[in-house]
Amino acid sequence: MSAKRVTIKDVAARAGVSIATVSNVFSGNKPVNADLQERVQRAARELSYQVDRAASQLRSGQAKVVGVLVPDLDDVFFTSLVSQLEVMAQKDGYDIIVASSRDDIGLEQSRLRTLLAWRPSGLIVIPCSDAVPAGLDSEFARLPMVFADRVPPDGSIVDTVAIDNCEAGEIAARHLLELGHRDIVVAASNLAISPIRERVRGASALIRARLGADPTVIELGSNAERGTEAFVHWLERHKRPSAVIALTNVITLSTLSALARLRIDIPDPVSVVGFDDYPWMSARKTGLTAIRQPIAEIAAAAWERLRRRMSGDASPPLGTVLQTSLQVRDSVRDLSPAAKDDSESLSLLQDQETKTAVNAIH
Amino acid sequence: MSAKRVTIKDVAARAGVSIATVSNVFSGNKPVNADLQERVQRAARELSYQVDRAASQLRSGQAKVVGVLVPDLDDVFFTSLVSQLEVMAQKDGYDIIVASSRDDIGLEQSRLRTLLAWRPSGLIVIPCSDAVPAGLDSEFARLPMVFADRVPPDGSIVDTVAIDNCEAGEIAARHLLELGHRDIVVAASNLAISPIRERVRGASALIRARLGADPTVIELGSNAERGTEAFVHWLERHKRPSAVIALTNVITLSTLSALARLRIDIPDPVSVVGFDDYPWMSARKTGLTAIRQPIAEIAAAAWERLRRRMSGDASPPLGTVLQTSLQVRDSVRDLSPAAKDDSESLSLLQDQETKTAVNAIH
DNA sequence: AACAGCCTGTTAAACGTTTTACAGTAAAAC
DNA sequence: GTTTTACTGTAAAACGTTTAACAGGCTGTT
Repeated sequence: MSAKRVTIKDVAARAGVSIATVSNVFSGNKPVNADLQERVQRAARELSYQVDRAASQLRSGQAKVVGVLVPDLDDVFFTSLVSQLEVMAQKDGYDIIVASSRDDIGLEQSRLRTLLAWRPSGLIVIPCSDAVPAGLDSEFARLPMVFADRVPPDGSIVDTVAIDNCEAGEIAARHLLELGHRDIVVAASNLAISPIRERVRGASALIRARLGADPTVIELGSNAERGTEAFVHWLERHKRPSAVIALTNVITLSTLSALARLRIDIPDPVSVVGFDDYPWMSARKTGLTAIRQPIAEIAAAAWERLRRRMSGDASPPLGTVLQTSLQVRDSVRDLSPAAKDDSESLSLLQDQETKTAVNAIH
Repeated sequence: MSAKRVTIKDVAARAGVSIATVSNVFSGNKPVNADLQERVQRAARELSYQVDRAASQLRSGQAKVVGVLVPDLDDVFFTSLVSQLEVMAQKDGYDIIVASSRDDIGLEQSRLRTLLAWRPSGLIVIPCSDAVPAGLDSEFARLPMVFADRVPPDGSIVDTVAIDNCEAGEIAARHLLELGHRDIVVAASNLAISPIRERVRGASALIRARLGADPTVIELGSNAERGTEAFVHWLERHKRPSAVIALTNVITLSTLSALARLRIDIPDPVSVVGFDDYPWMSARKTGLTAIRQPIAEIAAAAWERLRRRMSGDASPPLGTVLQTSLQVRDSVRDLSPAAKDDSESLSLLQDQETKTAVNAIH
């Protein structure tokens, strides 16, 4: 009847050992005899005992929790990351606490404070700006921590994991240039975010080198709906570009929505290179050509770094940089002289052979 | 130098009060004088004190954590839910810890155990089967808990929040029937999941009533890629239906991918009614007509129920049922005699006026 | 004037672990 | 045969809070 908690004491009593022994059986901090171990395990099972994390953590200072702070839990990119991290954390016996900063510096700081209150054994942070969140600097020394995705362009005093953003922009631009595109718009989310700036830089540098002029860069924000409005608005009062590079999965969505709203077809008259690779991108008549981020590897690298740090590695901070790749589908029109003759039939027929052939290249 | 933790004692000493007073200032459990309060706050700020959740929880038994267990962190539906819950939890001062059962009963049980080890003040569970996860039954009495989305069809002994799945299926079927469709395929994820069975039941019942025969029901699983393969395979060896009802956002993806792969256009020759409403569904030339689940309301209702329970409400369990609605876009072809004459132009032109008019009806 | 009741603050005892220091025993070394 | 050494297990002291019990100073009632 009484909802009395079953504690380590009850188990010890039932198994006829001291509580320290029970503790040792569960924490594995000290070896204990096989048969005693068995007796304790059985007693625990019979009472359906569960160690209390709060007590355990209070005494040991060790938490077996890692905090994960992301800018937006509605963005698939971040939730995919969280999903992968959850798997790996679970495998290593950690639980994760997620918090979203909703791209707000103030909120970021407050969420960070609550994460720290858990005394986690580690932190994985995707900052919402270039600035290292205040209040974290004092923790660098003691708390294992890795910054992912949005990392400062120059060296950092913590471990970082990110893709080569500059190259990503370059890859997109190169693809378009090679297919003969001249009038390219780069659609960014927010230029205050350094990886976005890098992607722009990569694309711009290549375009400037080849064409002698910078591409138009527009900023659409991090919200799909508002981005759509913004881009519709932009399209209505500017000359129609021949191609758009979308630098984010959300921006890709905004771009496509705006084009759909205005009944502008893809890839003719407007080609699109998207960002990230999600199932919806190929669930369409005109599959989307996009820059693919290796999400699983990003997550794995981040976790691996953190794991190392949590088990005492004190080597100097490491900046891991991963490569992106181009996933070619059908959203970019070939304007090059060689393809001139069948450019029209291509855009109408979506020739299957061509498609699979191009896919194979990747 | 020393990384000594600053505790409640340090704050008390600096403010010249007892530790109990400091505790009261932070927990708000007992009123304390305004000026004293101010003094304590300042001292805490100066030392950058943070209450230790482990200690606090150990003593009070209260955790200010709620565990959230979902079947799949790669499914937008669930992550949207988590996202909303995180906002509301944060507002009420709770942290959430997420765990994914990856649609595996065994894993579900083990994840549940680790959630329980936190002694959370509440649990929000989206079970991966109809069966109430074992080990949870003993907790019903003491632990506030709400089941969401996947709830047993009959009454439950815990609070539940779900949509009217049967009606959802019915709405989709009615829409297709009214537009003259006769040859309808219902694409389900997994018939072992009761809400899915309900959706099928709703659609089937109506179709049988109107047409005298049950629709074909196919099962594509919960993974987008494998579902695509399965549906391609199916389409290749069956007569092409005039419409498909996809009963899940993932199934919607599979359906569209398969159709795209086979170069079958939407809505002519095959119409599609999807499930859920996400940005990518309107980011296409042919916007997707879909059954919209009120995700925000589901999350809000679940949180509200849990909040009530956590503050002591002991009334009998409540089953909240929310309504779905039809978001009409352009993925269903009008085959009714009235629309006969312009059915062709519609499918080619995607007349903007028609589209917005229909949207307004919703 | 005395006493009950209310505020506000303090002291000290929990909460359920982990861990340090120690004790006892058996095996190994002298 | 005594002393080390190694190995297991135990007793008891933390860990940083919350909270029950209490104490003293007011106010207001008798």
